[in-house]
Amino acid sequence: MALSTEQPALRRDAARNRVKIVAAAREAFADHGVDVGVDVIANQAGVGVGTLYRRFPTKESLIDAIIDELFEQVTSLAQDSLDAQPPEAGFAAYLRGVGQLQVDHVGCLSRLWTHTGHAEARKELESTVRQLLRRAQDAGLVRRDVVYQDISVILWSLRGVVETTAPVAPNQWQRYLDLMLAGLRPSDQPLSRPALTGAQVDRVFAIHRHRARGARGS
Amino acid sequence: MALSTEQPALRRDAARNRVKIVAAAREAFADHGVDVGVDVIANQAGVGVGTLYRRFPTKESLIDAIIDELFEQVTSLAQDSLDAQPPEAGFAAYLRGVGQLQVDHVGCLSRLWTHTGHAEARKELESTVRQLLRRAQDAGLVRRDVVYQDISVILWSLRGVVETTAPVAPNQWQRYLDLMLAGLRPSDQPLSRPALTGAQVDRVFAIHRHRARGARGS
Amino acid sequence: MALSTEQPALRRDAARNRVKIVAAAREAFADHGVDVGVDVIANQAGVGVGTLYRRFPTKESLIDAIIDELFEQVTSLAQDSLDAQPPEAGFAAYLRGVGQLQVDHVGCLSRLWTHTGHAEARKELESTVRQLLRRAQDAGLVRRDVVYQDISVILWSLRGVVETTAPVAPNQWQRYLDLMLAGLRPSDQPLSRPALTGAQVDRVFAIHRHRARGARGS
Amino acid sequence: MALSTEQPALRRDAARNRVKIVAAAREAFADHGVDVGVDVIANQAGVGVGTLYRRFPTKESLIDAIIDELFEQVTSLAQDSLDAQPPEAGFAAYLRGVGQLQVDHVGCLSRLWTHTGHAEARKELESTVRQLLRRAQDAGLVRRDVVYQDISVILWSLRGVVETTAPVAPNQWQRYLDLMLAGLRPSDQPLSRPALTGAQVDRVFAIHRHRARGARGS
DNA sequence: CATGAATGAGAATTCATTCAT
DNA sequence: TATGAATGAATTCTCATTCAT
Repeated sequence: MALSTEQPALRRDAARNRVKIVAAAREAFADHGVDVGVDVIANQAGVGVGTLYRRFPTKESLIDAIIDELFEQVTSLAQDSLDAQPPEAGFAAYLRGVGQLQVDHVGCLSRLWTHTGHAEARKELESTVRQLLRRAQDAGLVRRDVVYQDISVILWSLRGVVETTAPVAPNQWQRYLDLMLAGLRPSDQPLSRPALTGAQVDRVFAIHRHRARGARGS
Repeated sequence: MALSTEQPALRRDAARNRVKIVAAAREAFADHGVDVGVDVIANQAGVGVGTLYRRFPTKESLIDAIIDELFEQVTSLAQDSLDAQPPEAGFAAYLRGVGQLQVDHVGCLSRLWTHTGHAEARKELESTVRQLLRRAQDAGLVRRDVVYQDISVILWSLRGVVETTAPVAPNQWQRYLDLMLAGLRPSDQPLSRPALTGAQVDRVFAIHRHRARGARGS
Repeated sequence: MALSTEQPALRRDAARNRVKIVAAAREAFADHGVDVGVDVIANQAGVGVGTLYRRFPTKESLIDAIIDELFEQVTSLAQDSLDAQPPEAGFAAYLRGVGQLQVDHVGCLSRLWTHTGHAEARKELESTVRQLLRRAQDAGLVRRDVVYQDISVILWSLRGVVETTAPVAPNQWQRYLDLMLAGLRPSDQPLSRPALTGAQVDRVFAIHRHRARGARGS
Repeated sequence: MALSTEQPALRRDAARNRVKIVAAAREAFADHGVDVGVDVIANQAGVGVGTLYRRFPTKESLIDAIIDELFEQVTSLAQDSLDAQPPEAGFAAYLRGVGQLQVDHVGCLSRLWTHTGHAEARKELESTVRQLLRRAQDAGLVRRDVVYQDISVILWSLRGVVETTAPVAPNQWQRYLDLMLAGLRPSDQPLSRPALTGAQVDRVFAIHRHRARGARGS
């Protein structure tokens, strides 16, 4: 299920290197932001830049790998949340889980929304999360006019909190999420705007992906 | 009180250029992120890079100028919100106003939290916002255990939404803010974590400021 | 005789500006080297750069003007030295005078040897200095195998001393010149190398002039 | 003892490049002055600018490296001159050696006096040269009132000659030095000025070092 | 295959010179 | 005419990527 299994048959040490590099990159991104030099990452991983580039043809692809990993973790998390007891707790568990995953990936979260690939995996995730959401709505924990796209928006807001506070207060996002979950409770005050459409979310991804690829002014 | 009056006595055309440059920078940052080349900004403004550098000795100082301006707008907004009718509406008005200001400054919002300067102006803003918050709490619109620092966190979350959705759906943040405001309503569910302290907020600023200044990996 | 008389008929204040600029440039060069920005010079002169450029079409031409002036002073000095009493003292007087002039022009001395113009004025100077030299030789103060070109070399060496020591010890060149004059006294130790030829001196001028004009690597 | 051994362990080709770069820089400086672009130097060395910057983190450090090398050569030269036969010849041998070294480094000689580092190496050189001077004085070749600082001044004058004449007549400095050595012979004519003090020499270094580091007019 | 040296396009910044006010 | 704002080519330096060892 992980990327590594998609590679033909990576030699043992090569695989070890791959893991070391991804871990080093995550750390380096967290410490210095996505703009760290690849040499810093390679250093941290204890390999030469050449080795890094053998495993990842571009810096971008390394970031993608991290995001892939993160995406898989999010997917697993969603699946696992389906098993939560009581069932309606799955929704909050999912959001909290994503919060923690974001903390573990500060520095490259911006690229999460960059990730248009994995069309079907994404569909799968969506359907899982929709289930979580529905259960929470059925249990009266979440208002009915909240839709799947709103969850994306909430995760983006969560990112804003995590990226800003993580280095100083790595748990602050939890207090924030408490407030947000409270805000999702049923209410008779209607929301002033319609939700994003799925197509709009796709365009968000597309735009950010495009910008991530060195789109300098033209 | 605005920046423009702090400059000795800019010639008419020079002043016009200054404005053009700031506007172009804001636009360019929104379109391509803070990493756009200064040449792009200068182009957009219809001036040569030299002109840009005559007005702003470094790219950083240009960003600072934009942030200064934004900070002043936020401050004015807070003041104006004090006059809202009914008084308890000022709090939401302030948050909504900041949302709009963030939309107008996408691309360089990260630097807003970078802005440790203006110590006293910041104190003033804080005291104004504390008033807005208290009124909302007194009117029963906001739970009592919410403190000033939480407002900062909320604005950071808002940034997450704005930076992600603005190019596609420039109003989506309003729906998000509806939810957040609902979440601030009084509730008997206690919050799981204490709020940030003022000192922690200061450290957030310090860290991000440090990172903004070319702190590359070392 | 001075450059100013070559200009058609400079208005009074314009002429005053010209003088101020040249003086400011000399000072600025002394304080910061030839690489000072023209804006610094203009500032020092109390005029705008535009005015400077109205008077001198290029920075180079401003330097040339200073050198012109210096050259004239050297020429006058040589003439005056012919009247020294006793006549054989004229030679040393000339060298000492040039030393002082160099002190007054530190920072742009390199351009003195850049100055191929004034062919006939230069001839005249040469003939004057040859007279001074001959008198000194006739008086037994200077060895016979020293020629006019050697005087140029000595003035170049003097420049080395002046440019290095002037800011700290503006008279140190005098001690140096004492030694040099002693070295010129008649001796039976022949010199190991022939003197420069006049043509070689011309080539020295040519090369340095060429280099002064922005001859960057190619 | 040479710089090369101070580097950890340069790969063969890297070391070759380092040498090529230093040589190219020396040549480029000689041909065009210290203001040549680094691209010209890199070109001349047959490497990319990146390579140059990998070896020397700033252009200044490249110049420093050349000066370091030169300084060591001067030091060795002084040591070797102690072994000259007859012993009193060492002094002249030293001066002549420095003349040749200056010719090999035209273009960046100005930075030699910029070099305040190597405090102890400098002390050592001073003591060696003092010995050479004393021997020459004891042998009646140099007047007694000449002190160590005068040697510095003489080398600065030599620089004036070398920088001016080298491209046209690379040996002319020898004739000049003949005259200077003659001037150093014992004489009953006292010198009109006292010698520089050691402190003054230090200030000369300090000033020129300061100016070399981009001290533009202010 | 791993390494880290080499590469060079691209970034910010400067400054002699031109031009609008 | 004097001013200083505008200009942009040139300069130093960086860093993702390639390649020799």
